[in-house]
Amino acid sequence: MREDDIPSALAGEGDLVRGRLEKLRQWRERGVEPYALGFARSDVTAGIKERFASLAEGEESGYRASLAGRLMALRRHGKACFADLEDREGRLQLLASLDSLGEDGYALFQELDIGDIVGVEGEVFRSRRGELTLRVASFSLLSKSLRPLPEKWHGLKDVELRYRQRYLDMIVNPQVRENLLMRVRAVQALRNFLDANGFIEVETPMLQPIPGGATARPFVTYHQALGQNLYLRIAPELYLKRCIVGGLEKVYEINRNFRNEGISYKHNPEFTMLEFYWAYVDYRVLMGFLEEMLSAVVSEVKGALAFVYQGQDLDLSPPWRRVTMLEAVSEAVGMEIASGTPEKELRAVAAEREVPLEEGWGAGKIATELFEKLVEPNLWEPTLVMDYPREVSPLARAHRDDPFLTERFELIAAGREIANAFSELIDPLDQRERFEEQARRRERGDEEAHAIDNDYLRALEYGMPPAGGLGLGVDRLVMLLTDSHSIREVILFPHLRPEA
RNA sequence: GGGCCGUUAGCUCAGUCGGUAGAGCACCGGACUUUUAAUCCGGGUGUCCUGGGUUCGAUUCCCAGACGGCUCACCA
Repeated sequence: MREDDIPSALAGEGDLVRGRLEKLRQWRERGVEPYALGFARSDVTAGIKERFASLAEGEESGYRASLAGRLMALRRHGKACFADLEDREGRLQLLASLDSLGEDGYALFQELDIGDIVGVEGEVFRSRRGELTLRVASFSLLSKSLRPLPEKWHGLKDVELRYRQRYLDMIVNPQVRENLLMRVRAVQALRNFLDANGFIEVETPMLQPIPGGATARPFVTYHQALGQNLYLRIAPELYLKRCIVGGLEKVYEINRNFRNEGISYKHNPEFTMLEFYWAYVDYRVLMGFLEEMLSAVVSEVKGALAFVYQGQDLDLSPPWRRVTMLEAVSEAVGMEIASGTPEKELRAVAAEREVPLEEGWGAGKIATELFEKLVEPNLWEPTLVMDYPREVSPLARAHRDDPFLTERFELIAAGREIANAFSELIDPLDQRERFEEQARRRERGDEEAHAIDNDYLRALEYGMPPAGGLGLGVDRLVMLLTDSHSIREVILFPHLRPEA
C-alpha cells in the first residue's frame, strides 16, 4: 500500500493495521463492499447449540442455518479451515473448505481476518471430534476489522485499557458481559418487585436548582437561557417526597446520582440509586420489606442467597441481625455508649481508638464516626443498624422514644453500606429547624451541609402523609452479586482521566 | 490530595550490574481437507510512557511530570 493511500488518522498504527487497510482496498477492488447494510440470519449460535445438542459425532443435521457474528479464531489446514464465530449469546465452529465453497469462494474466505464480522450460511453437523459445526456454503463480509484483537489466551488484562476501550474488553472478556447481564437482571428484578408491590416508577429532575437529599458536593452546570446555575442531582429524595405529598403514595426511581467527590474502588462520580417512598409505613415496616425485596431479587438473579464474595462466605438469607448503632459502638469499644453520653467522653473514646475528629462535631456525629470507623468495616454478614443520631440525619423523623436519635436504619453487608432508610420527617416546622441547623453549618464552612429548600418546606406545609423511604446503592449490590472488588467492574464506562 | 507499585512489540510478559532489547500468541511467507491454545518450517514487526539531568553512550541511574492500580483521606 502506498503511503498516500493510508488515511492520515491511521498512519501511525503500524504494519498490522496497514495490512488490513490493504485488504480492505482489495475487497472493494473485487467489487465487495466491506461494510454491509445488514444480514438476514435464521438463528443465533446458542439456539443452534441447544437444538442440536444430541446430534451424534459425525452426524449431519440436515438443517441449513444462517448466522452472523465476529470471527474469533481461525485454524487453517490448507484446503480446509476451521473458524469460531461469536455472536451475542455464544460461539459456534465453522468449517470452510475447498469442497464447500469452491475454489474462488474458498480463496476469498482465506482473506478474512480474526475480528472481521461475517454472515455465513450452511448445514449444521457434528464433527468427528464432537464439535457442533456449520459447514460454510456461502459467506459474506459484513464489517472489516482494521485492528488486531488482543491475544486469544491471556486476553486483555491491562486494567486501564480494559476501562478505556471497554468495547474491546467486552469482545474478549466474557466476564464483562456476564457482569453487565447480572446488573441488567438485578435492576429488572428490583423493578418487578416494586411494581408487583404497587409502586410506580417516576422520573424526577437530574438538573436541580437546589441540590438536596444527601450531604455531598454537587457538580455545577449553567443554563444559558435562564442565566441560572443548576446542579446535577446528588439524590432524588426531595422530589420523590413531593410526589408523596402529591398523593402518589408509593413511588420509586432507579437512576443516576452525581457526586463531585473522590473516585475509588467503591466510588464513581455517577452511580445508580434506587429510592422508594411508601406512605403510611414507618422504618420498622421497611426493614422487613427490604429483607423480602433483597432476598427475592438475589435468589432470582443469583440463584442462591448464600454465595462467596471476595473469598468469604456471605449469606443474605433473612432475617438479618438487628442492632442499634449505639449498641454496636458500645460493643466495639467495650463500654456503654448511649444517647446521653457526653461529647467529652465520646471524644476521649475516639482519641483512645485513634479516630480523628473535627472541631464542631457534636456527640451524634462523633458516635456515627466511631461506628463508621470501628464497626462498619467489620460487619460482614448482613446487619440492620438502627437509630442514627439526629445530628447526621437532617431528613429523618425524630425517634419516637429518644429525641437524640432518628428512626433510621442502614443495611450493612460485606463491610459496606448497601441501603439507608428512615421514617420520613414530615413535620414542616421540625424540618425547617433541621435545615436552619444545616445552614449554620454551611456558614461555618461545611460545603456538604444540606441547603435550605423552601419549596420542599412549602410542600410539607400542605401536609405529607407519614411515610417510610429507602435508598439502595445498585452498583454496590451488583458488586456483591458479581464478586467484583471494584465498582468499575459493574459500570460499563467508568470515568478516567483523559489519555496522555 | 498523601504513600506504595506499575508503564518494554497489536496482546500477555521477560530482560538489559549503562553499550538502543526477546519469548508466546497475533501478524507475514511456505506445508497441510476434521481442527478447537491445531501442528511443522522460515520471518521480530519496537517513541522500552514523556521531558530534563548525569555519562563517551540512558530503555536501564537521578529528578520532574503523565496515566493507571492498590491503599489512606473524603464519601455511597
